[in-house]
Amino acid sequence: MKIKYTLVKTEKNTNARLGKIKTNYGEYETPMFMPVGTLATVKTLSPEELKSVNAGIILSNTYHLWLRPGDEIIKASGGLHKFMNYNGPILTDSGGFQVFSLAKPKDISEEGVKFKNHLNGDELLLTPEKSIQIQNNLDSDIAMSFDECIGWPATYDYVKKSVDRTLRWAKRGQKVFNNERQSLFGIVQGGEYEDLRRYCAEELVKMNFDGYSIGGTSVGEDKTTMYKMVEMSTKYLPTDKVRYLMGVRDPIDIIENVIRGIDIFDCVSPTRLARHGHAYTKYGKINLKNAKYKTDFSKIDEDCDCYTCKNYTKSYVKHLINSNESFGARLLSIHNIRYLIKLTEDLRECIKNDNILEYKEEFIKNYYGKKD
RNA sequence: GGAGGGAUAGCGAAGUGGUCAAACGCGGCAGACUGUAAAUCUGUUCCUUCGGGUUCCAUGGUUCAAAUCCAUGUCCCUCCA
Repeated sequence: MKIKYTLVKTEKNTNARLGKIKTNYGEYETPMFMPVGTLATVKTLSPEELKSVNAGIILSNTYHLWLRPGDEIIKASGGLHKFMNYNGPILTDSGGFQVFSLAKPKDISEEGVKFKNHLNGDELLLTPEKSIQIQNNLDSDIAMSFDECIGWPATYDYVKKSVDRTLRWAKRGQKVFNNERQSLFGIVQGGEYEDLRRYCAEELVKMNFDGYSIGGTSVGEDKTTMYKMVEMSTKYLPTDKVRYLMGVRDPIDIIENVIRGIDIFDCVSPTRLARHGHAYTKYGKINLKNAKYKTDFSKIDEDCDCYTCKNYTKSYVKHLINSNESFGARLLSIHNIRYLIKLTEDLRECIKNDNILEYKEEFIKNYYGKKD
């Protein structure tokens, strides 16, 4: 079935939305945070551990799974859920972010995007049709339209051209889309230009996607610009469809964008930062590699209810990270993902209680206040 | 007892007359990370008041110049008896 979003409540003082999404794998509340599992695994975590941090939807990637092991193999195995043993909803990104991270401008044409296979050097062409076909094969619950994620800053003329192309790509993808169990999202681009964001959003809405996401953020722009991009986009999106802001990392940005009406977030940061020894805490991001934690036998975050914080000290996790023991990356990934998921759980409570602005103020005081 | 080989920064290891405060790796210290080509990448790692000062087992020597050549000593390794 297609996902079904229900708006439960809008917070009194802001545009923050409490909602519900019904999926093939159960019903989930929004706002929510999706852990990223590009290669059909949320790095270092088992599906059981994902459940233990209360993960709902997780994200995987078209481009990577296309190259290896190949979408046909995943299809043959019974689909992505079965393949990776994840009994929860999965969203697949379209490869659009790889247009930003891997391709050069000259590789982008009306037809699609030329990539060099980073595994064997082969030349590849990813088209909107191909991206959708791969995602249909993967059998994720939510597929994303193939878009061009533009960097920042970009000139008006370029963004205009790109938005038009992204819209044509969205149409082409929708045309070949063929999976009853799967939903398809459109992606609002348009850089920092309000008329282009509006134009893109309105055109996508006309196409009636199952949900909408906001892309082209988190590409190096400052926070003020990002928030504006979000405002310029959500304004023109329907209230009865889910809104997903792609690739946003900072806890404060999750709060600010929930306030602006975003329902779903994803980011690689909790797992990548974990592998690099960093942890989110109530009092800011900390780097456990720092010498000062050598004899710190306190929890990573006093307020956290995760497995790691319940059982281990900073000193021990630091030791594991310093020793390059994979258990350290796992413990920190559990913590960081739980931290962001817990944040969205808190925000849901705030929407119920109409006190999200007070929560934000308190959060900033702690997170950016004096440390240690 | 005899014959060789070796000793270089916290560790491993290059360097064998000037371009050497000494490559490179590890370790240490810090930084970055945004729809993951990332368990990765970057900076730094003798002392310094930033002028400079003191280094390559020790001592003495050769030379305008020594980690590098010579002598002696100390310690380590291998082989022979």
